Amino acid sequence: MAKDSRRVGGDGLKDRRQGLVEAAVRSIAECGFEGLRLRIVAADVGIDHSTVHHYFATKEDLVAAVLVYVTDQLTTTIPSENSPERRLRRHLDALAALMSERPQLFTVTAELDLRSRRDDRLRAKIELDEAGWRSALGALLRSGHESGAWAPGLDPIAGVELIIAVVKGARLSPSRAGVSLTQLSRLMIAADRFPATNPTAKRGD
Amino acid sequence: MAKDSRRVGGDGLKDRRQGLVEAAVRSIAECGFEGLRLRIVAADVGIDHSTVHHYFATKEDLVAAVLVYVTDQLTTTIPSENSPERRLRRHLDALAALMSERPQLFTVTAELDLRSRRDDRLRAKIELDEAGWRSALGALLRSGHESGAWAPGLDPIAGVELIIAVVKGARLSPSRAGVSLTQLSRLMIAADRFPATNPTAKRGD
Amino acid sequence: MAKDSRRVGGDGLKDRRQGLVEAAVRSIAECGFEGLRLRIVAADVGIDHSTVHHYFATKEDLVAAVLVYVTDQLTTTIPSENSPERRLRRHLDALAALMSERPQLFTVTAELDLRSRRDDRLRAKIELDEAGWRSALGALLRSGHESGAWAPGLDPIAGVELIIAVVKGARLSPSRAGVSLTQLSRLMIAADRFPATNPTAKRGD
Amino acid sequence: MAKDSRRVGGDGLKDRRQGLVEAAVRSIAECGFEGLRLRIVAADVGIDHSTVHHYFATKEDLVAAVLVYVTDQLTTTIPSENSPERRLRRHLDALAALMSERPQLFTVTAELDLRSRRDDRLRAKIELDEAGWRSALGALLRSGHESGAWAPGLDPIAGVELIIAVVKGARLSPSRAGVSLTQLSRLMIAADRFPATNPTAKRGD
DNA sequence: TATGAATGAGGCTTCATTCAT
DNA sequence: GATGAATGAAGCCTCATTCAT
Repeated sequence: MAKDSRRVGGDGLKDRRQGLVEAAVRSIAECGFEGLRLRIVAADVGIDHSTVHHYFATKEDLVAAVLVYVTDQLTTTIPSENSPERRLRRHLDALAALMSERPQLFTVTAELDLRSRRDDRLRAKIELDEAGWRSALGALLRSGHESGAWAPGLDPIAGVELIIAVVKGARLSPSRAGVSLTQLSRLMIAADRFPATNPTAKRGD
Repeated sequence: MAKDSRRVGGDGLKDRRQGLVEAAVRSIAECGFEGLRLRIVAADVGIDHSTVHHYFATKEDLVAAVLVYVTDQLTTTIPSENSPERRLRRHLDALAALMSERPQLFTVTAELDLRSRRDDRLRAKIELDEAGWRSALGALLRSGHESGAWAPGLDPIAGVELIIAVVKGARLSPSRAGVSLTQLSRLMIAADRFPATNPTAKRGD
Repeated sequence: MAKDSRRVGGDGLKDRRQGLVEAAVRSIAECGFEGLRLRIVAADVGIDHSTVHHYFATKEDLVAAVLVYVTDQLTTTIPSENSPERRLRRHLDALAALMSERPQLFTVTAELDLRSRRDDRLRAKIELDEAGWRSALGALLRSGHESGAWAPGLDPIAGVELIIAVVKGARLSPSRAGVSLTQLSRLMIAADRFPATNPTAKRGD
Repeated sequence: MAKDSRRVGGDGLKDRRQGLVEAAVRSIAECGFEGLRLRIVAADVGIDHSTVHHYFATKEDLVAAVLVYVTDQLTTTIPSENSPERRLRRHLDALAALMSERPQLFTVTAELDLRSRRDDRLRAKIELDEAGWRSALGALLRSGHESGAWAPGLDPIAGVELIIAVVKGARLSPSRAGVSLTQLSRLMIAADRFPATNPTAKRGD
């Protein structure tokens, strides 16, 4: 639950930096940007709060590192093999799994999204990341469109926005995220392409 | 654009209170809770910052009033007449319209959602509101379920969560909210119940 | 020694502001800009250090007010009546008197001079003030030049710079300032225009 | 412009120490004591800031070394040959030349002068140096006094203070220092001892 | 000698809040 | 109700200094 990730081999040199970023993620997840305090982050990794400035000149720099970290952790490559409907389900399932495993990452993303409204640089970076996701989703939906993988009424362009909206909305309540995302893939995929098992099951094949 | 409607009785005493709440809404929409400052709110309505405390004993009280205000403005009763599919579309269309007309209200809601994670009282209130919405949506989806209004695969319970997720996600980018919500209703409503021509659809195949 | 100046009638409203400026002058005189601390200035007038910001938004603003105050206190109009040589002596005598009465003012001026090298705005203001002084001195020296008031070899333009240099140098050691300035006027004024009394006396007429 | 001369023995070990002192001089000249930072000084010579403490245990020690350096560089022996008036002119000309060649040295001196008001040890050292200068000037003026080298009205004792004041004042604006110092020697030296044509005089009447 | 990590004191500033008028 | 003055806690950041390597 804490320190939720990779110990680098040998307690390496810049572990401290990593540790600070991870502590900041925890802190943001728990208290929001509103409650992000360098002192607390520092205490979390066990150093004096002024030492934080040894690694990050400014608080904003730490936040920038948090963005990079979170983005890095969340970048899920959409699988390229298989049929479009399968790839979509895999993608959404993977996201749902991540949400339940590491909900803090998504909370922080939501905070960043909101903060990006007032921070131009942040917005630029986030939009860049989102553009990548958007185009990947676009390609997927278009390919499925050609092969008749989708439910009638699914528009490839609008579908992208729908997926993004669901993910962004679902991340706020991880406990229900799986349900929403599963339901979404159900509705997007053509009935005859969808495995005919238990309607509420998460993984049907 | 500002001071949106809702005159209380006769330009009365409580207008100032209202004004403060609305100014706070603007401020939160623009700067987040992170940047909410009583001084700025006070300046926005043209009074001294210490006078704010005559209306709201504490900053948190102002925030509470903001929640009430926003909730009040956003409470859209799901139309009760007509067929389920029509009612769903009406509801989502109404939300989309509101999002483009008064995006600040939704931004503030998103901020409140995030903040409610750290504020128990806030969470309680928000969950109460959401419970009402959830049950209304549940009733709607169940009724449509019985009458075969929905697309195959739509689960009434999961569908509620999906709708909520989409709305919560869509409110972050008002310019795309319409697209997402329209796409959602398309996918939820059974193909044969959906009007053949849809003036708001971007791409009809 | 402290509070060296005019009590405004009735302990007026913005006495506090004045008091802060005067405390800052004392502090700068004693500790230099290097040692100027808002906390100390605040303590000197008996208020909390954060209250200083009620009067001066920023430390720099306080320094700006100090400049204005010092400049105001130091602006000595060169007497316009009498002969040029008498006016010069009066001016230098007045400066010498001020230096011994209120040495802090001059110390602060010296600090400001030095600081103006790194602060463009400060330099601009100081140069403006100095330009006024310089031109007044120029007019005085030119008029004496025509009437043969000065010692041979005195150049009106260079003489201005010499006077300024002496004043700036003398202010650093108030105890010797009188001697330097008297000697200066002696050397500048033609021998036959200078009263034939005791050569080291400060005031010979 | 930087690294002004004075190689210690064979590029030796102490070069680093020298370099630090010179960097400190530059830094003080540019930013004042107010802005003197060990980190910047260290960066200027290309070493880590904590390494500075291997050469100077404390910041104050570095400042002390700066004083020694500056004093050393500025100690100009008053020429002992020639007539008093010539020696005076040589001395003042040499100072003027130094001011235009290495203005930083004089800026630092001015800073030190101001700082010496709050630092007893510093003041003691500076007063010692000044005492040497003062007595040398005193001897010079007395000798000229006997030989009738000076303008009427020049008092040997007061003259010393005048010279010191001019030098201290002139060093603040190197571009005008030459003018002031030349004018000073003109006024101090008896008219019949002053060369009829003076190549450096701006205006010869 | 040189470094990088760490510290702790202290500085300026912000801000909600209180109080007297 | 309204104001301005005042407070005190807290935040970010700076910097000289120390220490282990």
